[in-house]
Amino acid sequence: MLDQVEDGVYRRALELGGRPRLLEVRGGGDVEQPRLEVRLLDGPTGPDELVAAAELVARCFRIDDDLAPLDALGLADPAYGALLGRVRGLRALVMPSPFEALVWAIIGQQINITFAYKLKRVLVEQFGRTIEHGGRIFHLFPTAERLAALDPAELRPLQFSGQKARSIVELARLLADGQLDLPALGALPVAEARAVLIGLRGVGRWTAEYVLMRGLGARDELPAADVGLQIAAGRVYGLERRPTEPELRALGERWAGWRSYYAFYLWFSLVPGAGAG
DNA sequence: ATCCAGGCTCCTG
DNA sequence: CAGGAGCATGGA
Repeated sequence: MLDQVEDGVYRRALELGGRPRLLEVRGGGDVEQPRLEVRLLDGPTGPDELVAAAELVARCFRIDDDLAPLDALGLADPAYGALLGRVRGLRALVMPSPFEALVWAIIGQQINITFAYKLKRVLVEQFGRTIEHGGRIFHLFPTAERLAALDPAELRPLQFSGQKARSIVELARLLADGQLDLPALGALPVAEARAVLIGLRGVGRWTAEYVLMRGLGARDELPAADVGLQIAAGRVYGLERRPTEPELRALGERWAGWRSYYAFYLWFSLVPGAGAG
């Protein structure tokens, strides 16, 4: 599989310095002073690779975010603050590549999450490179080049809708051809990056917001059209019905500056066993 | 069968 | 710019 968490240890295969590597991250320290230990499991590690791995992990785990302001915000929003108390110290995780976030968002459009995971697994297992370690196979997420080489029709038997298949292949081609530089969007003002994303076929407001927060590390995105977020917010705030998109945006207003965390924790509250109630 | 799911595009007012 | 029709696909 793609991401593996076992006994609190996170492992994942990904491309580092142009080569497939198997990364391991262990948590340490405490909420006030978190510490992450990073290792590459599949062979010797040069200093450059170690630096690259550390930078990647720092970005994905947002270790530079100082979460202290969240506590104060939580006091001003008691219902949400209760959720915040259960997840204190958790960081709004960023995916290793914005391309993966983009494809994952498109997969997730208008289908239930269980089926979305199924589609992603199929994509990864069919088209991702693999690394073997410790008798196990680890898959990398497919590269844009690999997906660009597909005919959208090849995805149809894998249960992708025609529209998803077309969007994914088209976008992969834009990346592979160098017409779209997703990482570079991270350096633009968020409003500009959002405009670029929405201009892509198959990418609407929800997908753009998702990619900004989960792929590019934007800290203030709230994909308020998300049904899951609306359901979670309805529960957290004890509402009769789930909030509409504008209502959820209004709820998120006071979390300005931290709305990606706001969203991430709401999603997290839906995970079985995460104390969602 | 019916409704829904981590929406999008395109077309109207 | 806001709102809505139509669309696509499998799961419960």
